Amino acid sequence: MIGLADCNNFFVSCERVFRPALLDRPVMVLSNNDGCVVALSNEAKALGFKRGNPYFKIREQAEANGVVVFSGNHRLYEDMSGRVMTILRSFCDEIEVYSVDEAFIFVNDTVGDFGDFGRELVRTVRRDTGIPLSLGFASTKTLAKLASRFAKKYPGYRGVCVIDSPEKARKAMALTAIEDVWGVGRRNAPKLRRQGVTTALQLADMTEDRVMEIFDIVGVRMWKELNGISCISREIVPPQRKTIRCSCSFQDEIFELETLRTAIASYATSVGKRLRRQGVVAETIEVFVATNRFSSCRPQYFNAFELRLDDPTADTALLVAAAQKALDRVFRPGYGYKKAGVTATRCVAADSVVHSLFSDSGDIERRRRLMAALDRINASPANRHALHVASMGPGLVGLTRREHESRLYTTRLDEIIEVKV
DNA sequence: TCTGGGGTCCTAGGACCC
DNA sequence: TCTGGGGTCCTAGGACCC
Repeated sequence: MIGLADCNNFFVSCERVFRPALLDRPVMVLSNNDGCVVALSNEAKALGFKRGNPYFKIREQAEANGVVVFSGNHRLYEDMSGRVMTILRSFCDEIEVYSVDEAFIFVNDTVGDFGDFGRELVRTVRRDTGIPLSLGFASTKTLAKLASRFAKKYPGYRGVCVIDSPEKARKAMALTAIEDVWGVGRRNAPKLRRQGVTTALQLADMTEDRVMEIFDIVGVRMWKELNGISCISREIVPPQRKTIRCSCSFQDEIFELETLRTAIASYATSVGKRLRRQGVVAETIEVFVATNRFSSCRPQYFNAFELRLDDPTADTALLVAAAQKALDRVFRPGYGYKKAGVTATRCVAADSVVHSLFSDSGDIERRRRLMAALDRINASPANRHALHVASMGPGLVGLTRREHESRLYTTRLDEIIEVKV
């Protein structure tokens, strides 16, 4: 049996842990730049708000309905996620962290009744972190996903739904709309509906050849999973990242190259830090800039340039310098830039790199130690940017909007929760 | 005024090799 | 006049996920 643990309305739940008065209130969390709605409480969903709504379009209606709004506080969510995962790990043989709010869990049969085991797990996570969890058990990942949806949707399950027979699987699939199947996306759902396939069960009952005709190999895999044949493997050890990107929309359009440079330096810095944390180096680095794609009256421009580094690296100074070079290749004066980003493409394990014949190995080692020192100094949340490249300037401060920011309750001592008694 | 960010996988087609 | 067969690698674009 495979379990899927899924935190309910995760970002909203994180905010509620520290603002318990919001437990039955409509709450929303916004994307970067306070742009779109990315998470909603059930109360906010009931009011008709949806994930992806541009905030400026619904702002008035949200205020009129007393919706409490937060700018995304992802450092808080990451920390809360870690706490949840720690508990899952303590209960299970192995877990596969699938996203910030989801993990596949693997337990052996000695746990006895999966329902009892699951409810104990849900209770513990709720008690120790404040986060509500939905848990689904089934024979494949796709069916476990489906089970967790039931656990979330129907309170009668008390957080845990177990699919442990073909009959239960068929019943659950008959009640699941085709677009709710993991792997059937926005594009394929209408295609299937046109073929008369409207439920997961109808998809499962097709022949393999027919699935291959409509879909492709990906569809066949999904079809097998629905029929109880497991073909999506466990990934207990997180696979090495192949690309690492940092990009961000700006509050106002940016016209000056020098302002873009500070943003690009910030992104490259953040990419470098993440490369080092994952023990990888980048062979190439890509920079893109884009105008506001929603503006129909202004001239549009998008461009990206990928630059091969002399030597694969995770060195912030080298990445920043390379990113600036790439920026020079794509920047055109006269446009108002709304978005830009830096991607480390072609990442490879740092210890497997073959350096160029002409590179100075002593210098590489010195720079590696320099970065290690920089990371140590910047490690504490209070010193995050204590040591940084000068071209970052003030970084992204002032370039992006965050009007509803909550505190870093769990990682900064001067922002911890205050209790009045 | 105001519209997110970060990933993966698969496929078709072109370049190139012998 | 006649113009092969069999491979690999890479990339861009499209689909999906959270």
